Amino acid sequence: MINNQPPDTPSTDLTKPEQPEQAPARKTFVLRRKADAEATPHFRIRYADELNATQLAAVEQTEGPVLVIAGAGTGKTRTLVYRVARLIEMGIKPEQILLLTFTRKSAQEMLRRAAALVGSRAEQVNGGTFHSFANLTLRKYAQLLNYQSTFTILDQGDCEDVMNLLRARMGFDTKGRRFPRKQTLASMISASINRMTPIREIIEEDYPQYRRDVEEIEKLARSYQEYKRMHNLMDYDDLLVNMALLLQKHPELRERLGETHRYIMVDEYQDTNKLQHEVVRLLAERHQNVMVVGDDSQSIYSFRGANFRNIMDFPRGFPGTTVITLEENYRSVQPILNFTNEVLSHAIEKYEKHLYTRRPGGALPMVVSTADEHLQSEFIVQQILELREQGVELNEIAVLFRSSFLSFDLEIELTKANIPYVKMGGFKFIETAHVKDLIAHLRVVHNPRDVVSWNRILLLLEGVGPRTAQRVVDEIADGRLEITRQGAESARKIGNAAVGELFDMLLTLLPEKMSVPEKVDQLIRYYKPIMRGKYDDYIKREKDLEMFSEIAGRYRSLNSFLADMALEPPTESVTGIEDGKEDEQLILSTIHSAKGLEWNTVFVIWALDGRFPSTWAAGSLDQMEEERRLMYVATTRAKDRLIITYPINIFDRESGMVLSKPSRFIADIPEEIAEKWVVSQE
DNA sequence: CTTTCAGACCTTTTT
DNA sequence: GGTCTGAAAG
Repeated sequence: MINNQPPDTPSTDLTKPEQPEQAPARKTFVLRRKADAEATPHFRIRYADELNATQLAAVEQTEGPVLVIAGAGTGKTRTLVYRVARLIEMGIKPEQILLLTFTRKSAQEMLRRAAALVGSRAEQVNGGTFHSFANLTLRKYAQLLNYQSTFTILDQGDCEDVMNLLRARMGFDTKGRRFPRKQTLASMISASINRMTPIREIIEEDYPQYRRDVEEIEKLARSYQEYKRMHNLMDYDDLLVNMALLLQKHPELRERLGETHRYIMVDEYQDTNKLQHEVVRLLAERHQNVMVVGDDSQSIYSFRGANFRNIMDFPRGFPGTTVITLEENYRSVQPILNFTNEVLSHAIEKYEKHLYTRRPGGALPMVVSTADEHLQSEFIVQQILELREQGVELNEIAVLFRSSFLSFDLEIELTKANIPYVKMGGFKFIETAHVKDLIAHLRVVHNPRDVVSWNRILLLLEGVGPRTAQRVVDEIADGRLEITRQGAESARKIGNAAVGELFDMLLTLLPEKMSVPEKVDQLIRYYKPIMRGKYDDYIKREKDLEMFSEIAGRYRSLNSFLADMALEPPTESVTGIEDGKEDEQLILSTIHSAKGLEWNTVFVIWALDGRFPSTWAAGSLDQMEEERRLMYVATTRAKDRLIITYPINIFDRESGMVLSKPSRFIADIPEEIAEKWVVSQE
């Protein structure tokens, strides 16, 4: 039902280097020294035939630190897949291989492909994101850090809730003074952790307007840390911090984990941060068997503390690193590569790469300006219909955009034209208020000390406001109130009848032997009336509850369900999810969510200066450069056809100006690199 | 104490 | 266009 597998059809004819015509092999035997024959394992996969020279080098270098700089479409995934296969063929136990990727889906996909090569053993490989790896490890060793293994993972919204609570509690919200809002506080603290930089410096650099409040913010950051520790909570950053801490403080464990994960591979290394680097460093301390793969030109997550310099500094952290550069592109036709090279050529700072392809022919990319936004949508719809008539499948077409909201108008037009689509990125199912409500209930059952969730579910009740909620939460935090019969009674006294009912309901969810789907259905029965009272559009939301119940049905333990919902939630946005049953769907995606994927035809819409790059990047050179890399990522997704569109005469509220210029990244592209078209109302 | 309502504010990308 | 905040009514 959640069908968002990237249309990854490895076109074998293209990915395989062309082999010169050879006479059929005559040799029927090989002569080898006995010692060599015994030392060299027998490989069934003919690596040299399946990979090009540089890919092969990366695959065969199985020991020691390796850095692979892989330009877009150069077969980075293929290289990782074959390396996993190679290690397994060498007799390495699959459990000893650790494959860290940017999403769990891409790890699964790689392991699936490795399994196609060497059999199902490959499925035993440990694969996932840094966060999910940290989560699993920390659940095991939580006690070493004075955590309980039932700790709850706070997502960004939860962190902001805590921030709000603490800010009020510490009296920083008094009027007349502008103290940073909760999101700002959360992102300042997170930036400080991820960049391993004191909060003072973060404020100095990125939030100079709050320079006067440094002391208070520091104080708040400290109580935030205490609060989480006291209530058995970890946010996304804590997963990484604590993972690093675990390895630093416990040499014997570090040794053991290093032994368990003898071969480490990290994908998308340009989007890792210092903390993640530290985790890798510690894990690989003894054996140094670590290969990282990435492309500095595709670093697009600096807002999360990622720094593309991380990848370039790798050899310094791992002396003796072998550096391998993949330059042959197997994805795009030459005209598209010319275009993307042109986009990148104006980058201020980059490491030279010379992408080339042997794919012949291909049409010039098109740059199309339309009179307004609506015409842009109509143009896209018409193009898609035409492509479909030409036999291009819908899931081979993607429409990419800088920000999620930029696709709203197009979505309306697509629906009118009856074109099915899924949207990736932007506001997600899991982030909708009603889904968060359900999760909060389950979290409380799983971790009764999770006061953030307690607070949330108490506030849903009629007649309960911040005050009452706080009182109940305090009792719970002090251990005086528990989910029991008597608990329900005292809860009823502190609050009102509704609070008592909440406790009664939670009580029925406690038994271990009750299955996850049973729990969820019970909960939904309880929650439905609450939702009706709270949201006018409850009918729309009820569908999501069914969806939620269906997803929960796939899990056996509450623990893994909650962890997945926090770390790897369904990636589609709210819109596409309900009727996502068609097998052929157009892909709409933010550029960030399109990372690592490829399509036959790619549209990049809203390539309008002021939207992409957006006005708020204008102030900083670094940010502007990141926007440029985003354009590079977007355009390198295309295999055969690339169409870039922008509407003109758009009024921008923020600047009060009319935007009418194409994105600066494509404005000056010469005619021989891209055809330019204008669409206007007839 | 809770709920409601009006005005201010700001608008990205995600584990 | 939606969220967030503060102040006044219930």
